[in-house]
Amino acid sequence: MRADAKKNRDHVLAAAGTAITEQGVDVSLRDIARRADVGLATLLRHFPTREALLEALLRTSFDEMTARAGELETSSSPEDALVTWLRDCVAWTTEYRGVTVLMAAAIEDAGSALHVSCVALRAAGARLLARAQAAGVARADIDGTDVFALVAALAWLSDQPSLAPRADHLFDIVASAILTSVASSDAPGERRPRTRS
Amino acid sequence: MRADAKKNRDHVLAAAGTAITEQGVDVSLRDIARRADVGLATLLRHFPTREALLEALLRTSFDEMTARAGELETSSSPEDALVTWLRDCVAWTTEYRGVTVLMAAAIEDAGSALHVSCVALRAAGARLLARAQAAGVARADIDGTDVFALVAALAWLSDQPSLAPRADHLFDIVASAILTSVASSDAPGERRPRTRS
DNA sequence: GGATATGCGGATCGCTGATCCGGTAAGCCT
DNA sequence: AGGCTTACCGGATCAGCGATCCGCATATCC
Repeated sequence: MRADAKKNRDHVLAAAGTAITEQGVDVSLRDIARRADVGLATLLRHFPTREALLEALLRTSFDEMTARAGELETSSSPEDALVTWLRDCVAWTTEYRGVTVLMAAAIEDAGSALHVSCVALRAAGARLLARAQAAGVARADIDGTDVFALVAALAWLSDQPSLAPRADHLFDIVASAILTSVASSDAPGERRPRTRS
Repeated sequence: MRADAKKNRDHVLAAAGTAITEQGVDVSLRDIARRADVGLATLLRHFPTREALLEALLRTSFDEMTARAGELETSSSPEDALVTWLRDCVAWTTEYRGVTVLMAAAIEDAGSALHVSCVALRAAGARLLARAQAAGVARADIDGTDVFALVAALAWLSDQPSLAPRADHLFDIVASAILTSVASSDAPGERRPRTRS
């Protein structure tokens, strides 16, 4: 890649980062190009679609979330690992308002630039879930895609300004549904594992 | 209102109904106007915003959902009434792909045309929830807005093509989190009500 | 039947993402 | 060092969006 091309590419990525943080993923590509002191055509040549731009911007974060799942798998109890990771996932998406719907679309559109990252994320969650299920602390009738969907739904809630204040509370509620033992420390009631169906 | 004005208004509403059913709430207003054999300006005079058009189109359905909550309040057990109504709400939104995000935005934007309908819906849900809580079958640490948010999140899931097949299953999971007794008939295990915090 | 006011819709604006192509200069090779 | 090729740049343009303006047609009333 030519030196000036790389410079422009980096400028665009930096501008996209700040613009998306400020205005969400639906920000005008022209705005990003203007911030980067670059023509719109240049932006679109480097990143042919909005998703391609987001993918380049978020790949690092995606990989970090996947790696974090690996850490938690060895450093925490099956239950804490799962809940902590899910909470981190939801919290992470709030950095990029509106990214949830793109992820939901990318999870099974193999042509999307975000596809592989989303699949990797789902797989990481599925491993943590399987570990919790094997330990008997997560209900057995759900799989990685279910967890992905629930996280996506909670992340979507956090994206809605009117519902965001409830997001943490609602996370606890959904988490208590995933787990067969009590999740929050303020509800100490004993409960035996569910033997569903 | 002049006779031709009313005729056009009705044509627009009919065209909007079919167009939105086919393509979701984000369908182009020009398309709707074309289907109705009407100029775009005419559509926008009758319904100054997309929300105003949706409000006119959905008010009947909204009122039906609110009325149905009243029926269920007297005809079913507190638990069945709440769960059935929530399920109906989620199912209803699938008729209008994408309406969920508009509702979430309208719930606290008093200027939105959908505002009063959404508030009424939330109030209807809150009554059913309060009744279930009084009967000890719904956890006490949630309110009508929480339920509204959870329904919105589940409805959003149903809107995502990749996640929609899981929607029913995920509804059961979330419902089991709201209720303190077992919701689905296929999990007959006895369980005492939660005495949370 | 004529006057008036109401509703209509083509034309236009600013915005979006996408594409084209003439101009520029980076990088290689001698 | 200097010239050449080729990759890259970005202004101009296009189709589509919602919104607005205003001359024209006509429903309604007297």
